[in-house]
Parts: sequence; C-alpha cells; structure tokens
Amino acid sequence: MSVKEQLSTNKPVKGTSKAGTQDDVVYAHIFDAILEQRLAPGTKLNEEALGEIFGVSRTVIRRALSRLGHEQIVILRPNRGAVVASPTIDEARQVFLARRIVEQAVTEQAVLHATKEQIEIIRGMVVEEQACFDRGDRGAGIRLSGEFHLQLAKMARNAPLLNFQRSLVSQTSLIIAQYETGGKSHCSFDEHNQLIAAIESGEQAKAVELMMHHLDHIEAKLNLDGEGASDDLHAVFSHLISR
Amino acid sequence: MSVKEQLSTNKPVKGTSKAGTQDDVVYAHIFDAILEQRLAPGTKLNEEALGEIFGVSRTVIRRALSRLGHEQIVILRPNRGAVVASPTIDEARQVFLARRIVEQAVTEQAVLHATKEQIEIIRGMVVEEQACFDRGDRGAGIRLSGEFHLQLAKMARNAPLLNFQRSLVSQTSLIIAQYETGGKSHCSFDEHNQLIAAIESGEQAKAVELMMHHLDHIEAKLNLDGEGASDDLHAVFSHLISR
DNA sequence: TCACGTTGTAATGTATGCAATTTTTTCAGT
DNA sequence: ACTGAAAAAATTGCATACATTACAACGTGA
Repeated sequence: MSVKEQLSTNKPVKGTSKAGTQDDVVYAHIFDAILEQRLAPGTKLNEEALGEIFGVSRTVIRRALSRLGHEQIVILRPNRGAVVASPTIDEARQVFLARRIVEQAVTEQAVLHATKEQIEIIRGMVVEEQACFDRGDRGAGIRLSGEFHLQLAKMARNAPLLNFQRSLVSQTSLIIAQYETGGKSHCSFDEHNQLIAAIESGEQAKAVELMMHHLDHIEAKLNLDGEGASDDLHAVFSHLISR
Repeated sequence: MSVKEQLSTNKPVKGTSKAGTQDDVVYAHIFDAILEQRLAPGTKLNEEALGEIFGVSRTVIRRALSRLGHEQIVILRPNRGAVVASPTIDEARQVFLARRIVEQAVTEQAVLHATKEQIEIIRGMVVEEQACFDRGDRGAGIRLSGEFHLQLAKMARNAPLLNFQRSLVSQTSLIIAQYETGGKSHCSFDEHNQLIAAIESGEQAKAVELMMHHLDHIEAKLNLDGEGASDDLHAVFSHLISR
C-alpha cells in the first residue's frame, strides 16, 4: 500500500492511532519514524520534501510539524525550519526527573482505577513488545515499550497526566535511541509484567516501588555521564578556559 | 495602538511574552482574552472573523488556534471549528490532581535551584498581582496569579515540568473563571508571599506544605460539587434512568 | 590570504482561492 | 403547526502562489 493510498483510507498507522484529518497520518508517520530511529536526531525536516513524500501540500506538513514541535520531539526554529530534537544530557536528566514524578502518580492512580479490560490490553502489549525484540526489531520494540507506559497513563484516568506522559514517553524514546549503550534490551518485559501483576492485585506501594526501579534501570542503561561527543564547542574546550 | 500595528512591531502582549512570527501575537491575544474572561467558555472561534479582527489571514489564525488547542484551552473539533474550552467538573478535578503532583515537585526543585534574581522577579510579580486586585481588575489578577506559579516552575529549572505547568495553569484559570463562587480574592497574595519566604530560606518541607494548602484553598473556593448547570442531558436526567 | 559586503538561491511565512463538510434555511407533506 | 428531506449558506480543509527571510557562493578590496 502506498503512502498516498494510506492517506485516503483512514486507517491508523501501526501503533499510533488517530483518525480525522490528513495531518494526523503525517504526524503519526513522522512520529514513528523518529521513535524507530529511521530519522536521526538533528535531521532537518524540509517541508517541501516531506510534502512530496506524503503526497500532500506543505500546509498539511506544517500542521504536523507544529504538533510534533509542541511535544518537543522536533524543534521549530522560526524562519529556519524544523529539525528532529537531539536532547542534551542535561535535558535528558530533566526528562527522567519529570518522568519519575509523573510515573509515580500514574502508577498510584492506575492501581485505583484500572479495569479488567485494560489489564488484558496491556498484557497483550507486553507480549507484542517481547515479540518485537525477539525478532530483532529494535525500533518497534522501543516504541511499544513506550506505549506500555502510555497505556498505564490511560488507566490512571487523568487527561492532563496522559497528555504529559505522551510527551515524556516520546522524548524518552528519543533519548534511548540517542544514548543507549551496549544495545541490550532496555525495557525488560519482565519488569513490565511484574508491574502489571502488582497493579492488578492492588498493591499500590509495591507497584510504585517497581516503577521507580524500572525507571532506574532504564536510566542506568544510558550513557548520561557526559562521555559522549558534543557539538557545543564551549563545553568541549571548557577545561582550557581559565576565567 | 491598533492591533494591526502591534502585529508589525514585535512587542509582546501584556504578560504573555513571545516574539517571532505573527501567530505568536494572535496566540497571546486570544490566550489573554480567554484567561481574563473576555471570551467565555464555549465561545465559537470563527477563523475568518478572527482574521479580520487581527488583520491577518486564516492561515495565521489557524496556527494560533492549533497551539491553543494543544494546551487544551480551546477544543479543536475536526471540520467543526474551535471553541473555548469549558472544563467539566470532572475535568477540573483531574487538573487539580495533576497540579498537586506537579506543584509539589516544582516547589521542591525551586527550593533547590532558585536564584536571588528570580526571587526578586517573583516578589515584583506578587506586588503587581495585588495591585490588580486592589484596582478591581479581576481578569488581569487571575492571569497574574497564574504567572506566579509559572515563574515558580521556571525556578525549578526543568523544561518539561515548565511546559506542563503552563498548560495546567491555563486550564486552572479557565476553571476559576468558570466555577469560582462569591467573587472573593482567589489567590491570596499573602500565601504567595509566605511561599516565597519559605523558598528563599530553603525550607523545602515547609514550602511544599504551604503550596499544598494553597492549592486546597484555591479548590475550596470553587463550586465543584456538581450543583452547576450542565449541558449533558444524560447527566442531568441520570436519576431517572433505572438500569 | 583573509575579511567583508553583495548577490543568488533555497526555504519558510503568509495570503488567497477552491473543494469538502457542516450547519442553517426552505419547503413539501402529514 | 410539526416533521423530515432537500437546497442554500457558511465554515473548515487543503493546495497553490507570492513575499520574506536566512543561507551560500562569489567577488572585491585591503
């Protein structure tokens, strides 16, 4: 099925589901492409080029980019176009701090409000996630492990938290894609399964503890110690500056 | 100074500051108009009408509305236009729950990272806020008391939290405008001043406690007990339905 | 050779016109 | 009158053309 055809039929793209206007489809495609690292951080997102690729006008592309910009997964520079965000180490730390705060609340609320149907759904998602890693599809795996946390936020029944979680999860995926070391499995599905169990049985404190450790493990697998290459000249040569 | 002139000069609008393209100006104007209740919840935002008012094309209006939509302060209904959001009581409760979570974290971080200059700035903001209420400018007062909490988030030095806070504060202002009872002063500047003092002296636990009480007081002044009129027929006649 | 201003090109910002959809109005039938 | 269908009007979605801005290449003068 060509991209153009997908635009006419209103079927959602892979994981990301949303129906309606055309920019939803474009949004979802770019979104997935970034999360699955088919678009590297820093890549310039040319409006006309994207328009030709998706067979739509710049108007539609522009709207999609605007939305991605609001989620901080692309950066919109006035008069200079959009680029895929490339979070600095400091920004990455801020995202993880924010996530700890939100995930704690989300977990507590999810324990209170989760329905049986939602537990079923999220169980299925973990299975699918594991399948992705088994077959070596790292990109889709990262995306699905993110969607696990999104589903959790849905179970918390709090729209603002869900929206914020959406933004944080996207940014986290970007960070993982950029800073993950080794290449080992990031989100161990085992931890995801334990979390589900704790939530289902209503063990709030335990669920929160599991979640915090889970986040610790994710962050521990990253290379956030500042050893990576930098494009900030001042930072690179800071040791030479006396002041 | 006419609106058109303000569009050409790049001066920011009142409190909301942001420079760059035209939709920034339009965004800020509509934003302020909503927070100051010159635009009532539920008001339809006609693109062409707004375009004539601001002397710009629908393209610009559209972009501004899109951004307001992402902050959940206007609702974008595909093919049916945008309306000023009118949060339900349940949504209002969700916003307050989210705010408690974020404000706690923000306060803790602000205690850790606040600079003297920032303390000065926020002191000035409280003075200005008080002046607004003294002179009876309720709308500007609501907006400024919101900006107090935004400034706090800036002091926390965490970009994602700041963004989220921005959205939550906007929504809170809408909720206050919609549900506040009596008409007494909502955000007592006294509480704001106490908070500043606690933050300045580094008393983290006390600052958080003050903040939580502050939020309690705000919510207490609202009429969220479901006595208000509703436009949801099912909700209105739910007591008649046996099921 | 380097600094710096100039010009040309490419990309973004904005306006406008047409197509598709929704909402309102009209009007026949009961 | 009231209901419901059909036509008309209004409004949004999208594409395209033009204006404006940033970037790069080039050339000039020290």
